[in-house]
Amino acid sequence: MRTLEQQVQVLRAAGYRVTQSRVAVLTVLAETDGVLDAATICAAGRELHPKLGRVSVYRALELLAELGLARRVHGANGCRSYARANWQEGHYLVCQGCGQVQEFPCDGLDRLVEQLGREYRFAVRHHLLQLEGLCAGCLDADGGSAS
Amino acid sequence: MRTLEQQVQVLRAAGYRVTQSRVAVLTVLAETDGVLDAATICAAGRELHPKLGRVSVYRALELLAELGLARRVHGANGCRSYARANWQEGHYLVCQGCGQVQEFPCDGLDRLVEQLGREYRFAVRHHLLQLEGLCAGCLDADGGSAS
DNA sequence: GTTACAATTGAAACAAGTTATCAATAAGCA
DNA sequence: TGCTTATTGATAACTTGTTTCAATTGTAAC
Ligand SMILES: [Mn+2]
Ligand SMILES: [Mn+2]
Ligand SMILES: [Zn+2]
Ligand SMILES: [Zn+2]
Repeated sequence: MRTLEQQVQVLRAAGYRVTQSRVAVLTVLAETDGVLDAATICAAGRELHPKLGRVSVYRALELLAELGLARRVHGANGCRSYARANWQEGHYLVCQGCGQVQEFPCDGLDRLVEQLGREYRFAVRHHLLQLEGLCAGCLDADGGSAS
Repeated sequence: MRTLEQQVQVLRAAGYRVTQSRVAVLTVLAETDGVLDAATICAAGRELHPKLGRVSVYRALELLAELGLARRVHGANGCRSYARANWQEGHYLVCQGCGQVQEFPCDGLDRLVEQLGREYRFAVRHHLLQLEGLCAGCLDADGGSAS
C-alpha cells in the first residue's frame, strides 16, 4: 500500500507538477475503500482545496489512471467511477455489498494470460480482471443470507 | 457461435417479444466482428428497420446484455460500445489493431477465480476478463513492427 | 382473420456526463 | 525573488443516456 507521499513522488518522477488539484483528488481516493464518481470526488476535494474545479478532477483522474495511481472501475451502468490503485494493471475485487474495492497481485493470472495468448495467437498488451461479489465483512454481516 | 435464429429463441424463451427493433440490433451486432456504439448501431439498424429509434437501441442493448446476447466492452474512455456475445460471463480478447472482439471459454480462469475467492475470502458472483492486444491477423499484417 | 390487451416503441424534452476554450494562476526553477 | 510555462477553472458547448407518454405492434385467444 503506497502512501500519499509515495504517490506524489510517482507524479513528480513522471515530470508532472504536484498541484493542489492533483493532491486533493489523490487524497480523496486515499481516504476511501470504495469507488467514487467525478462529482463526488470534486465535492470531497473542495474540502481540501476549495477552488477545485470539475474539469481539473476529470483531468487529474485521467492522469492518475495513466500512472497507475487511480483506476476506473467497470460498473454495470458504465464506468464512471474510480478507486485508488497501486498498479497499472487491473486485478481487483469489487464488493457488491459495501462497495469496497480491493486490488490483488496476479501471479496465477499472468501465467494464464500468457497461456491464453499462445492458445489464441494473440499478443496481449493489457489485461483487466474484475471480480464482483461479497467481501469477507459483508459475508459475515449477512450470515450467509446473500443470494 | 449461435445463429440469429437461436438468439431470437433466447429472447422468446425469456418471455420477451421478438420485435423489429430487437432483431435489428441483434442483426447489426451479428454482422460485425468489432465493437459498435449505440449511435452506430442505430444508424446501421435503420437500414433494416427505418423507424428504429435511439431509445429502443439503448433498451435493446441493455436487454441483450442481460441475456448474454451482447456485451458491453470496457474501453479506455468509458464503456459505450457493444459486441455480440454468446455467453453472459465476460472472457474476451479485444484487438487494438482491427477492433475485433473474440470470446473464449474460460476453463483455467474459472479455477483461478475459485482459488482467488478462497484466498481473499470473497464470494465471487461475476467475473470479467478482458485482454487487449493484437490478434493473429494484425500480427501478420504488421510483420512484428507493432509496439 | 379478427379482436383484445399488455408490452414495446419512438419523438421530444430533459438530465447527466464530458470536453473545448482561454485568460488567470501557481508550480518549479534559476 | 522573479521568470517561464504547465496547469487551472469558469463558462459554454457538446455528447451520451434517460424520462415521458401517446401511438404502435407482438402475442395469444377467439
Ligand atoms: Mn497482471
Ligand atoms: Mn467464466
Ligand atoms: Zn463488502
Ligand atoms: Zn467499463
